[in-house]
Amino acid sequence: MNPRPPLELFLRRIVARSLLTEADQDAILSLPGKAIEVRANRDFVRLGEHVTNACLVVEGLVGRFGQNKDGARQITSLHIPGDMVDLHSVVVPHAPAALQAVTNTTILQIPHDKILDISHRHPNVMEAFWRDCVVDGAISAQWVLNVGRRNAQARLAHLLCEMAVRYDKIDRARGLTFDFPVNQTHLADCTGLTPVHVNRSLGALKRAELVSMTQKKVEILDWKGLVDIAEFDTAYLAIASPLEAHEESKHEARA
Amino acid sequence: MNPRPPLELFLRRIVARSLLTEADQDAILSLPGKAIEVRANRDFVRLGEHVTNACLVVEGLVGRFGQNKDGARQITSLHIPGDMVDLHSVVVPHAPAALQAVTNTTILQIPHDKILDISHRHPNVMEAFWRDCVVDGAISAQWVLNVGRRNAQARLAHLLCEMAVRYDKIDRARGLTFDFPVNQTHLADCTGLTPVHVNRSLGALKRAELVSMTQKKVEILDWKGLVDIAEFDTAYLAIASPLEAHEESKHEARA
DNA sequence: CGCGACTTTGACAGATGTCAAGGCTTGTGG
DNA sequence: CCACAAGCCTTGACATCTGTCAAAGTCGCG
Repeated sequence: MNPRPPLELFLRRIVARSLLTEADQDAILSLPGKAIEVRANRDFVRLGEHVTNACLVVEGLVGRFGQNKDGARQITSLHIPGDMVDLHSVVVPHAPAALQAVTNTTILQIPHDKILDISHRHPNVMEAFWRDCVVDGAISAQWVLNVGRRNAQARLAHLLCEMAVRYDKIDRARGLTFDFPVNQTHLADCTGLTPVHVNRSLGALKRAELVSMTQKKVEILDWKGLVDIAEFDTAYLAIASPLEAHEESKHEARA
Repeated sequence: MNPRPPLELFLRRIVARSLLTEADQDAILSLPGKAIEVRANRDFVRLGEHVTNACLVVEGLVGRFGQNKDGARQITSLHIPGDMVDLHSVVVPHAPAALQAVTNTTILQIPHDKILDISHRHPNVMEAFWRDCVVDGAISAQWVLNVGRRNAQARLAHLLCEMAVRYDKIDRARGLTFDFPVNQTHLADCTGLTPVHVNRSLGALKRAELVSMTQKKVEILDWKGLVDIAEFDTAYLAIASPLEAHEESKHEARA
């Protein structure tokens, strides 16, 4: 329950994209937070709710869920440890979608007013938060393209590529293998497909030996091949991060 | 070519969501800008480009375009007068998508460094810009849901509802009629459909007397009916805007 | 008047969805 | 250690929505 380590994870994510002074960084690390546990498939923020905390994912996986009248769900974004799921709520405290834990997860709740406070005291920090929200938006835009104009296999491949890069960023050691605690229904909700069709399309990717996915663990067998099918281009994620060049070459080398 | 009026349009948009002092507002109005004309179907920012200006739409319509390897296009967002199309580029100067004029449009180019400058001098302004980017992201998230989990008619209806509210916001007088200078191919690119299918689905909406759409002019004949098909909820757009309540009731009243 | 861009329509094809059943894991309790 | 239940994955047969291709109709403009 010590809030320090989770905030460091968050800080690492932030400084990967923004230049901050010692003082700026200390301000972020000094943010108070209350850790809570959320069980799988439980909403912890509801649609339309007025929120007063931002939620940092410490452990687990969180999705933003939209919904149809017929009950069809669409996951609008996925958040891994170190992500502030709804940093945007600091400036727009009205939840435009429900937040649900995909697997059992630990969340650190950080009061908006504290975040606003350090933001106004440290303009660099505010800029960094702004930037973080922008990257989030860029990911959403990519998802629109993914869901709108790619076939089932490409959609899945793209999602896997994105998550591979994002997980890799928070845990360099894992490389092209990562824990991804979702079931095929979640994949369907991310890609705008049905679970049955996800099953078949994922099966095709497996048969092509591009990826293996057994019980919540993804292993990318052929990075180049998967990127090719997905038409994946890291740029939208990697923005302003010098790491990405390395990533790319590392992946290439391995593939 | 006088940059004052366009910036006022932008300012109006900003203050609709954020509280700014006189000084803050003056800072925004004092932003320098260079107006350029862009012909229909012309890119003015290319994918991957490093940009140094942000682009304010003065007149016309702009889309963010993503693309497939087969050349299928997906419009990721649409921007009307008063929108700063790529305010996000101020903090992430790498263009994640091409920007293209949908119709002949005039753009005001504003240097990033000037925007950053006033942002750091006026934290309220930075917060307002941050907020604006967040709303943009919320729209993208809605589009993911739209394209991922709605059928053709609902997708179109949703797009029309969204644009109606957004146009209404910049020009109260027009109400449920607005100029929307797109062709059916653009609608297809927004909704992830084909032009042919847009034609048929739009035809169905027309036959149901929900909307009429002749040569670049949209008239919503049955707001309530359209909202119903679209499953449209203004909240994600209207955020923090007290106007919205009025809007809603006004539309209801008219429908 | 005639060209070009856009819209509309038809016939047919293909991708994805639906429904339903069976098999596999995993975890739990006896 | 076995048996069972619950959730998840896999598969098949068939339905439906949306896409494709192609042609004709409409509209605005030079």
